[in-house]
Amino acid sequence: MEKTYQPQELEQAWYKTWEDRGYFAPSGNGQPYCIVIPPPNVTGRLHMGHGFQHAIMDALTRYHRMDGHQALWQVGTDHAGIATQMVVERQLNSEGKSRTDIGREAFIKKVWNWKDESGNIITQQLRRLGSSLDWTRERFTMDEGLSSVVQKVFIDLYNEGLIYRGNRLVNWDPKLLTAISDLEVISEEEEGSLWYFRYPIADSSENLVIATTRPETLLGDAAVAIHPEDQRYKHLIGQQVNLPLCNRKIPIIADTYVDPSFGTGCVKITPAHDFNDYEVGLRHNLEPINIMTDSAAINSEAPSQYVGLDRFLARKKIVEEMSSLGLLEKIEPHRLKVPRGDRSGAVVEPYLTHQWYVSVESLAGPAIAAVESGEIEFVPKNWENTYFSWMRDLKDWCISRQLWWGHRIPAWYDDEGKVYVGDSEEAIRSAHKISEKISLHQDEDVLDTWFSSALWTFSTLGWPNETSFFDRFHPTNVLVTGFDIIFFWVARMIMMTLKFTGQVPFKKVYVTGLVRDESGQKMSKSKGNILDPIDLIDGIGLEQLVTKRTADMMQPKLIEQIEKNTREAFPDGIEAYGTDALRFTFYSLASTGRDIKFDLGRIEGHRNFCNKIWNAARYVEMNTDGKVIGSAVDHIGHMSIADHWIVSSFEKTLTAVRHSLENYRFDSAAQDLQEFIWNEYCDWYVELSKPVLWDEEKNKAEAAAARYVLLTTFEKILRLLHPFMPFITEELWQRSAAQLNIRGESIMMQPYPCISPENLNPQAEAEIEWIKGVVVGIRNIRGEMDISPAKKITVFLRSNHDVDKTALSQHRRLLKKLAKLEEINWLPESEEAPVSAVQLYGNLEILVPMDGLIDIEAERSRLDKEITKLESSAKALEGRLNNPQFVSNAPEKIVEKEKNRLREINSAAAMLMQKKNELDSM
RNA sequence: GGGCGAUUAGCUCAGUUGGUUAGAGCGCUACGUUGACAUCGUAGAGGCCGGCGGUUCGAAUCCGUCAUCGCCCA
Repeated sequence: MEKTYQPQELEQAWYKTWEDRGYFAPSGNGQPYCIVIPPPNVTGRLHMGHGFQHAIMDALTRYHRMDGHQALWQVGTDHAGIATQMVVERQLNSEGKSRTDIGREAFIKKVWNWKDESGNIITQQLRRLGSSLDWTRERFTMDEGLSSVVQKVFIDLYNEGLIYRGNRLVNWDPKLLTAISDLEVISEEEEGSLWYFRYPIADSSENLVIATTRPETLLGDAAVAIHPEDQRYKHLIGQQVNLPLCNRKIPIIADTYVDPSFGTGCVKITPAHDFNDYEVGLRHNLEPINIMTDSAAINSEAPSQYVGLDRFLARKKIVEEMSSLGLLEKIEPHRLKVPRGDRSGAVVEPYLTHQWYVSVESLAGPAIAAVESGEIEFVPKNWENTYFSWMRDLKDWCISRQLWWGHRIPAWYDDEGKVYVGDSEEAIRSAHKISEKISLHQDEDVLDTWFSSALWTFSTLGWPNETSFFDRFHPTNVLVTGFDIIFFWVARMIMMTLKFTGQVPFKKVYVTGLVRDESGQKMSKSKGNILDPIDLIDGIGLEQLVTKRTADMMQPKLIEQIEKNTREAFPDGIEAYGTDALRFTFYSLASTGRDIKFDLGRIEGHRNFCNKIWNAARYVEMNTDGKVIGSAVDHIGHMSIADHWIVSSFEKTLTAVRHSLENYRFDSAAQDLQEFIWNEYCDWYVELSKPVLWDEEKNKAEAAAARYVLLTTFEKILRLLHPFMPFITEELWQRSAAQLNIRGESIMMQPYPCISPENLNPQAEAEIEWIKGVVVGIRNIRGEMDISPAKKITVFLRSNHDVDKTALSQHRRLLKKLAKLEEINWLPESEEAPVSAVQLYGNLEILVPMDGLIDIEAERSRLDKEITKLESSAKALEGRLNNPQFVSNAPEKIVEKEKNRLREINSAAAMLMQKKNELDSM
C-alpha cells in the first residue's frame, strides 16, 4: 500500500465498476426507498449546491441500499428553457444570425444538437461525486414520455377550467422578449432619482406635486392617488388633473395603498406598468394604458413625439420637457430596488400581455393540508412556516413563455381567435368538427420549465402508462433541495402531484442551506467567487483558476477585481482533495442553518482524515496479512479489555450514526464517525493493540484475538462509513474482506452494520477510561514539566480504593507502553511518597518522582493553579448548596450530584494542598 | 414598513425537553524522526455564549427589549 492516500487513482475506476455491474439499480425484495433527483440543467455545470445536495442524497441512498431497501435514486435532467435557448442563440449570433433567420424548426434542431453535445457534461460530473444514481433510468424533461405527461396535464387542467388565458401584468424581459418568473427576477438596490412633478389641477390654478421613480410611465398614467385620510389632499378627492404632455384628464383618487410619508404623499397611478398600480386600477376601475412595445420602446398609445423612443430616452425627454414647462419641482437622489432579469441583466418591465395561467386556488388547499396533517414533513421543521405563508397568499401561476425551446402549448386558434386545446390539430378538428377549410394555428409559446418539473416525481417513474415503478416507489421518501426553490418547485410539485396521482410526491422535504464562499457571499459567476467541486476533487493551479473565473467576463474592471481576490484567496491554487474529503466536508457542514460558508480549511482536515483511515488500514494489514484470522468463537475467551472496549465503543457510534441519519443530521454523523475513528480507534485502540501484537510470542491467543478485533472492527468501520466516503471505503474494504473471507464483490452491496446491544460493555469502557485517565495524567505532567517524551520514567499510584490497585495490576503492561514508563508501582497509603509531581484522577494520586527531573517551582505553580481552580468551583457549589431554595426546589438527583461533586473537589483540593505543603517544607 | 433567521474560542460551526466544569475542526504556542500516518503525535493557551431587563433554586438554552448582520415580501 502507498504510504499516503491517493484518491485520484481509484475513484473513477471504482465508479465505473459499480456502474458497469449495475449496482445502482434497485434490487432485492426489501422495502422500496426512493429519492428523485432535483433535475439539473441538462447543459449546465456542476456547482457547490449540487455537490452538497448530492452528497446528502447519495449518503441516504447508499445507507438505505445497504440496509436492505430496494433503493432507487431516480436521475434525470431539465431542459431549462430560457437558459439553454440563450446559449444557442448566442452561438447563432456569433455567426451573425438570429433565431428568426433560421426559423423555429431549424432552431429547435440546433438546440437538440447542443443538448446532445454538452448534455453529458453534468451527468459525467455527477458521477465524479460518487452519486449512486440509476443511470439506466435516466430521464429528460423533453423526452417523449415526459412530454406526453406534460401535455396530458395541461389538457386535463384546461378541460377542468384550471388553466385559462388571461391578460395581466407579468415580469417581462424586454431583451429576451419573454415573460419570466419571479425567480428569474433579481431586485437589487441601485442609485436612482426621485422626480417631483407638478400636475395642474383641472379648473384650478393649483398644482399637485407627485413623486416618481419612473417618469416615462407618465404617458400611461390613469390617475393620481392620495391616502384617504391625508388632510393635505382630502379635499381634492374626486377632482381631476390635467396630465402634462398628454392632453388627458385623469381623476384624483383615494387609496390606502398610498404611503403619505413617501415623497409628497401623492402618487401617479400607471396600472399597465406597475404591479401595485395595477391592483389600485382594479379597485378604482381604471383603464390600464399600455404605452410600451415588447422591447420596451414607447408605442403608439403615447403622443407622437415619443413613439418609438426607448424607455430610457423617453424618460430623459419627458424630464426635459417637464422642466421646460416649469412642471419639474425638483430631483432627489434616491436608492431603489431595480428588478433585472437574471439571464439578460435587462431591467424587467411589468408588462400587460396575454398569457396562460394555472388557477391555483383549488390546488393549494390539499397541498396545505398535506403538510398540516404531517403527511409531508419539512426538515428542519421551521420551513413549514415559510411554506404556509406563501401557500396562503398564492397568485395564479403564469405558465407560458415566449420561447421556442420547451413544451409547446397544445392550443390552437382559428382566425377569429377562438381557442381549442387538445392533443393535436387533427384531434381538435375531429373533436370540434372543424372543417379543413378553416385554418388553425398553434400557440407559439411554450410552457414554463417549472411546469414540467412540477410533474417530476411521477412522470419520471412512468406514470400514467408504465406504472410498475410508480406503484413501487411513489410517493418518494424524501426530496432534498435548497430553500430558495420551496415556492417555485416544491410547492408546485405538491399541488400537481396531489391533483393528478392523489398521492403526495414525497414524505419528507429536507431543506439544505445555501453554499456560500468563505466570506459568506453567494457564489456567482459575476462575482467570480465560484468554486467548482471538480476543482476541489482534482485540484487546480492558480493561473488556471484565474483564467476560469474571468472567462466570458465583459467588464475589464470586474476581471481585475476577481483576479486580485482569487490570487489572495488561493495563492497556491487549490490542492487535489479527492471526492471523499469533499463529501465529508459537506456532511460536517450540513447543520440546520441556512447558510453554509465553505471553508478550505475544513476540506483539508478531511483530506487528512482520509489519510488517517488509509494508514489505519496499513497498520491493520501489516498486522493481519498472512495470519489466520479465525472467527468470533475462537477468540471470545481471549479478548482483552481493549478489545471489548472498542467493540462496545463501535456499537455506541453505530447507534449514534444511525440515529443521526434518520434525523438528517449529517453534521453529527460526520462528527461521531471522525471522533470514533480518529480519537478512539486510531489514537487508543491501535496503540493499545501494539503491546499485545508486538509481544506475540508470550500470548498467542491474546494476539490472535486482538488481530481479529482489529480487523473485524475496521471492516465494520468501513461499512459504517461507506455512505459518506464511498471510494476509500470500497478500496480498503476489498482488502479487509479478502482477509476475512467475506463473500461479495463490493462494499456498497454489503449490509449496513446492525445494532447489537449485546456488544455494549460498560465494564470495559470504565476500565479503558481509567487507563486513559492515568495515561493522560502522566502525559500531562510530562508536558507541563517539560520531560522529554523519549525519557522513560517511573511512576507511583496511590489511593484508598482497591479498584485502583486491581486496575494497576491488570493494566500495568498497557500503562508502561502508552505512557513510556520504566516502572509503575503501587504505593501503600502507609508509605511515604517520594517528592513528586502529582496529578489526580478521581481519588487516585499519580505521582511522578522528581528525581531531578522536575523543577520544584514549576510544580508549585502548577499546583497553585490547580488549587485555585478547584477552590473557585467549590465556592460556587457551596453557594448553591447553602441556598435552601435550591435544596428544596431542585430535583433530588441534582442536589445529590452537586453534593458529590463538592465532596470530590474538596478532597482533591485537600490532597493537592498537602502536596504543596510538602514542597514548601523542603 | 411587514415577516423570518442569525449573533457561542482568532476562523468555520455543534450544543437534544433549562441542571455545564460550554464542545469540535481548523488556526495558534511548546515539545517530538517511538516499528500505520509529519496529510502525524503529545501537551497547552484561548469564551462574561451580542447588550440590557425578566421568569427560575438554577439560563448559552425560556420571555421581553435593544443593537448588528442576513434573507424573503412590500
